[in-house]
Amino acid sequence: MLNEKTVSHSVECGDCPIRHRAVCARCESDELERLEEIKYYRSFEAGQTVIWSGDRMDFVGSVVSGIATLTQTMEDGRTQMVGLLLPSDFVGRPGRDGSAYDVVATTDLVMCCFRKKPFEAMMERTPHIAHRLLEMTLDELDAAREWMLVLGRKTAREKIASLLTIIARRDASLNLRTPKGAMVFDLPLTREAMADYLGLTLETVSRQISALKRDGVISLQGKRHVTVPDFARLLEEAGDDSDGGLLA
Amino acid sequence: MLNEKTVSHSVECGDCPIRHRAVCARCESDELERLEEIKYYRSFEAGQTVIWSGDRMDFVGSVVSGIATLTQTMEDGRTQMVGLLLPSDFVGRPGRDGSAYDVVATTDLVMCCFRKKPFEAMMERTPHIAHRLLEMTLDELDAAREWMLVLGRKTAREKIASLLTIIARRDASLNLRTPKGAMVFDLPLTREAMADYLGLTLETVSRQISALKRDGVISLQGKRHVTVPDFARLLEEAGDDSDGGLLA
DNA sequence: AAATTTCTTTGACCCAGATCAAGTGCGCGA
DNA sequence: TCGCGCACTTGATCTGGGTCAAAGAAATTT
Repeated sequence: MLNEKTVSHSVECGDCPIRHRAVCARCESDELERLEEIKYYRSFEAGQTVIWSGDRMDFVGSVVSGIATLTQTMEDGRTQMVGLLLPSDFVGRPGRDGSAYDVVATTDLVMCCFRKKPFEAMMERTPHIAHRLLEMTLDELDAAREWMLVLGRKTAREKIASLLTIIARRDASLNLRTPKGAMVFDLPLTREAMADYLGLTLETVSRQISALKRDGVISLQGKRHVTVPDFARLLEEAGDDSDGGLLA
Repeated sequence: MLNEKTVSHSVECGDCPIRHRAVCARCESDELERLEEIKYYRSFEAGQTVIWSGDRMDFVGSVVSGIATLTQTMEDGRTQMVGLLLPSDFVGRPGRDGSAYDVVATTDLVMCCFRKKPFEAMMERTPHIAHRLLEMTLDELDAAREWMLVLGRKTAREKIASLLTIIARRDASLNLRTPKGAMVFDLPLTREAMADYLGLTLETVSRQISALKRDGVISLQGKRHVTVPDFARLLEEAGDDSDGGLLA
């Protein structure tokens, strides 16, 4: 595989940027030590495919930095993104050999990996890991269902606004800020990737972004750097109810 | 709540029709005994709402018989179904107080319920339950992602064919048959519910069903009873690749 | 059995978003 | 510095599925 690197210099779990959000979030220091023994890092460059759908997948892991996408493709080439993997998100499924989706790095990407067998064994012995993985999977399921509403019932404009709110929110939570008032962030996706996420064509994505810009909902510096002057306004455009949150 | 019944006569877990597929599938007989102590049954009539989105939910449970739907609704009334709950499917989320979705019985429904607190406590002590729940949640996540492709990229005709495929498959697996050749089953959903599942209008659903009938892909006895003379043909119409299955 | 309601079908027309087709502008290697 | 390629924008036109409207068919009530 072109340009992939297995980084050998060990990074301490204690210093890990995703320590408190990833699958290891609940682990005690002794559990962390055992994880540390079986973990290894892999890096991918923007555009590289991490795994192809159907391929054998002998590891699982967490996104440490960068962004990856999960996509499904039909024989005639129609593609739908089914997951957007941001730092701390988990990749792979314990108990299954192959990947059900294409996993692609859309930016430079660093993953913290575990060979599947040892990880599965560790999971058996470590309820903290199994429990955290269940929690994360339930969260992903909620996110997928939220996305089903977007795909099935929202207009193109609402879809774009919805995607922007998600990226803004996740960006804010990564930087420990609350999403409100003015926000600034980078779009980690091309227009085409956005289209694949939203079930649109890239032309429609481009037109709707231009429209949101024209209407003052967002402004752009370059093609990718977005300023949202009023986050509540963006939420309205997304068609979400004002609070937008599930109860704890 | 109108007409809901809490059935008191105890049904033995050993005789339960969903014994080998539900959240309790992996339990040993001693674990089953302890579950038996905290379980209770609830029945709902077709059309009844089990819980409203946002409502406090103090139980979790499994569908024993009948069918329920999970739906999300926007303020202006647009609704999207995000889950179709068939026998053995799990309802509710450990670790969350409220329901994120409306849960509605679309046929007469029997559920096997556990109060949330005791169930959560039991989960801590019983890895078999936690493990099975993780497995089921991962399956649901895969199903949700499959559905995202349907919603985002398939045509109306493909959407209908996809839904028929799913119902046929789950019906077959419930009756321990292999989905192939000729199949006969009942549609457990109204045209409107199908539309809500597929992100279509009920008129479009009706027209596409008529078209599939006209083209000999299916035939109908009454409005709800479907015969599929050639399952492979239906799969083709759904746009799925022929095998349609994920690797184990 | 007639009346009411609920579910479904079908027709006529319209529009949001797809498709087809030029361009624009920026970054990068030669 | 030029020119090539890629990501993006914008315009013109087309169309699948939505909307609006009417009416049949089943089930339920009176």
